[in-house]
Amino acid sequence: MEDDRVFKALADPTRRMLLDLLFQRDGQTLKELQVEIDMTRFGVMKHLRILENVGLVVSKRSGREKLHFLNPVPIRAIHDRWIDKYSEHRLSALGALKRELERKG
Amino acid sequence: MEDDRVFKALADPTRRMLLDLLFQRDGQTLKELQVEIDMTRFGVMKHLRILENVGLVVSKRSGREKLHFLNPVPIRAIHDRWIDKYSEHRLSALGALKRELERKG
DNA sequence: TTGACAGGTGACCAAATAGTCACCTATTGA
DNA sequence: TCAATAGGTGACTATTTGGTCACCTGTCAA
Repeated sequence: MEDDRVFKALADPTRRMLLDLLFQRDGQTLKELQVEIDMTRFGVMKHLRILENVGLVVSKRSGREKLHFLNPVPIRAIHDRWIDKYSEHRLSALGALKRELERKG
Repeated sequence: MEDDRVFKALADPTRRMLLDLLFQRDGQTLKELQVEIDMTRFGVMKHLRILENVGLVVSKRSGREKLHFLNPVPIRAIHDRWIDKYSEHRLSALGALKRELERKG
């Protein structure tokens, strides 16, 4: 299977944190991301490359820096695999309710 | 993190196949699921238990049988983590990434 | 122009994981 | 009743995977 690698990529907590960081602010460099994570540069780089190989992150070189961007397309594909149009309606309402309750504390 | 186990559960191809089988037809027993998968009963059982522990599958005993059902809520949670309302709109069309990259230039 | 900086590779080790087996309990129905 | 059936547990092994290090290339600015 091809999407196997996407799920494997998402299985690691460090890689999910990288996606979270890029979700907060797109276009960060390896260095910027690394200082947020308690790990050597090499570890972070390995994780970033995995995310890039599977298409969850896309990058663009700029001089000696490399900017990273989150690509949500594979995430949406996971959603569509197990949630049909009918369930989606229910579930998005459920999510909205949950967020509402959290907002109200 | 708590959702760590959900992503770990989704990382295995056999477990995703189990979810696919339940997505096709809910309420299957271990035996029914096992004949679809080239693996011993024990392996399938282990995978099913993992899926159940993380909430991706819920089950109901019926005599000596145990019926399994797919629960899409954790899948939706993954979606909501990295896709905001605006992106969701865009993503319904394919090729969103291409446009995104062109926009970022 | 040269030293500091950002990024990159291959090898290595420790930890986590998938799959199997021997052995077990509970339910069904001829 | 009792044999077949459905499901369950703990231990074991081979493989995969995460993280680090020594070492390397390309870019920028004083």
